[in-house]
Amino acid sequence: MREPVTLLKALPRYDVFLEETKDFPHLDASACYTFLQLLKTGDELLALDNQILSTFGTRHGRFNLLMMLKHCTVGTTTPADLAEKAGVTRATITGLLDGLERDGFVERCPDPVNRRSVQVKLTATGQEFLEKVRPGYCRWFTSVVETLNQDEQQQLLVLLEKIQIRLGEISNQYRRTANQIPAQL
Amino acid sequence: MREPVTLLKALPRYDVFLEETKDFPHLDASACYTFLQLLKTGDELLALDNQILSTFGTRHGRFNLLMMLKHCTVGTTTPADLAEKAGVTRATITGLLDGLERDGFVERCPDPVNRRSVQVKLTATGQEFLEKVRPGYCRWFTSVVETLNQDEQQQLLVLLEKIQIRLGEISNQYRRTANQIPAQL
DNA sequence: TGACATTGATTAGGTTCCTAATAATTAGGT
DNA sequence: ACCTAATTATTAGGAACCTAATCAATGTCA
Repeated sequence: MREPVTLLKALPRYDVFLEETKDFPHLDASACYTFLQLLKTGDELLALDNQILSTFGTRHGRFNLLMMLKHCTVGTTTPADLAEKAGVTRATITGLLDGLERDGFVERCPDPVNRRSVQVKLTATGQEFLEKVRPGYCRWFTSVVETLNQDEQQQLLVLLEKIQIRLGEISNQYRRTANQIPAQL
Repeated sequence: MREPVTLLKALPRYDVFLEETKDFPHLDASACYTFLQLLKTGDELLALDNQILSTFGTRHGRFNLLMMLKHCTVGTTTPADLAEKAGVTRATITGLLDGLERDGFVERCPDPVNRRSVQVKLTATGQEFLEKVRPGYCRWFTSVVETLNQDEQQQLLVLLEKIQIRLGEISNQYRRTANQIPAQL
């Protein structure tokens, strides 16, 4: 038997926010706690993912870019397109490409039609690198999820979907108010 | 009615990993998908949190540090202690403190007993800043969670707890193998 | 007491992200 | 054809993280 949710022990970085509920009686402390656990889990997952990748001599950003170059067949592989797919700015892609090109994992080829544009290509070295890292990476992320059974995974997906929808709403509403302080402050 | 989990549409940054399952038949594609959704949700939550905080002229790291200074009564407020609580390195705390001190939100006081040590204190300006930002921040994070009802929140907490336990195990096992390539590669 | 390790904070340098500004090229409208 | 708009990639500079190296102060112990 798993003990009920008493993981309250130590999330010092996050639980300071719980104090806030004292000054806002209409705020639900348990709702705050849920938010913090979500933030914490995401944070730790991302951190550990990065740590695992460091063992292989790469990091989240670079690895992701290589994977995208290998698998994403939809669209072109210009920096602009990669930025769009990866959800980061073009400037970020430029920086990542600089590093990857220096290491010989990708190359930038001029586009003969549009002289502003650049086509990014995975080199043989880059391919080999991916081959080498892939099994270990797959095992890492499998080992995280296999702690949940099929039903639990399904439950989690449904809940995450709801949260993502809400995040999308908030993000849009925030984008609409541009750089003003949001109305709810 | 919510549509069943068909949010498969666009997570291009993440779904490239699904391709990997083709080369590893023993890998469960649905498990991969769950992992990716978790990674994605965490990523987006963190990103949006940072964006909201930017509206208030601060960021995750600095805001967290201020909140810790205000609420964490356990232990001292030396940079080392703050680093421990926040789960970042001391060097990171040094950098954050530099910024916060420059803005007049904190001050570094020499410890009369241990001359190596420094006590960090929230200034009146820092307090006022927190007072100003707090309501808006509370509303933001409430609005995320209130998309789930009580039962769903409880479900989510249980699932997140399981994942956190697994992450802890992996992290420990990884720490034990130090800087070697993990056995499972 | 003196050598040595430990501890606290910082510095130096690197990475991955950001925004804003810049430079080159292309496209559109008159 | 020409001026302006938009688009592509990059640069510059900043933030929040990291590791490794440094420096000062403190503990330890033979």
